[in-house]
Amino acid sequence: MTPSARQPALPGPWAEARDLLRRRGLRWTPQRRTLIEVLAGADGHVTGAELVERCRAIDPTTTPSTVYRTLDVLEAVGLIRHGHGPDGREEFHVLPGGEHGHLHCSSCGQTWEIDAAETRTFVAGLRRTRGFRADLSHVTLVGLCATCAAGG
Amino acid sequence: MTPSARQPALPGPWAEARDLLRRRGLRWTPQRRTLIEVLAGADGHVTGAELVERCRAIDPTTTPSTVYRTLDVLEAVGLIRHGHGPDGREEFHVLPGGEHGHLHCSSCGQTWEIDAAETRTFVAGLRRTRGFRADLSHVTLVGLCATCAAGG
DNA sequence: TTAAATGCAAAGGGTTTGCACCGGA
DNA sequence: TCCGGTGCAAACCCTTTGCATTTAA
Repeated sequence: MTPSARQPALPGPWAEARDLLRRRGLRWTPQRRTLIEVLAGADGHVTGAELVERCRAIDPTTTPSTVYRTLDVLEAVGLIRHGHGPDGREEFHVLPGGEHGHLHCSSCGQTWEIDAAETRTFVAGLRRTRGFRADLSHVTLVGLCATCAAGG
Repeated sequence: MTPSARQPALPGPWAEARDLLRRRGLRWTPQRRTLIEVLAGADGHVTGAELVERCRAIDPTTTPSTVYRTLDVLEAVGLIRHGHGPDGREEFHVLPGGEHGHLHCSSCGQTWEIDAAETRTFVAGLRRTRGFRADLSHVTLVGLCATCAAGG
């Protein structure tokens, strides 16, 4: 029997992570498994530092360098993607799960998701007038939410 | 005669910087003058580190702490504003000069400006549907430019 | 006179790197 | 066996902070 018997089920698209890596000649290690477990449990966007911390909660021996290097690998194979939060910090989010962008209120600090439908017209316009293919999921749009704008 | 005789003309809106600061009980110093000179000559968006470097070109004794502290002050009084570049780094841009956003091609690294007219419909839509007042000038939109998308 | 601003030097924080060792396939 | 991965520790880079000193008003 293969070692798969030792692998508790990984949720969703992550089940394939292991095989995807191997197919590319890359390796499946305990450290990578930990990170993928954390990523699978992350709801949206997480910074590298947060991921390091969460990995440590599972495996206290986790080191930052391994996490950051693995994030690079996972992004290279297309499993995750990075963008930038309202403060410009790097954030990672899981694919596919639907391309979506973020709105961040600079007053109250809350964040909302916006889906592709809401940005489609704008993105299509940029493409038509400039040929530019914008990826709105890469950045977090900043502004004022309804409550704060109302003077909350 | 006032010391204004020693002040070579500052271009554009910067001519008022000195008085604006003084009106708020803040001071007009040689260091601030240098930074404002640099900002006035900056075409668009510059990082703090770049500003430090450019100030040093004018005055080699420039220290980072003074530059960063002055940037905070200038932003507080509304003379400049900061946003985030494609790599998430803080960038400063001069006001007013027209609100505008940026497009950055992740392939070739070039950056273009987009003016308010191009984002108006999108921004208005977010406001209508969510009450969210987006400030598209705060972030740099990332994607692929026409040339790179064409396989350049 | 006096509070604002500066300069220095050191800390800070997240991320990256070099290198020897380890271990998955 | 062999190359990819890991861990450690130090380096990095930009930015921030504390504190004594200077200086604009």
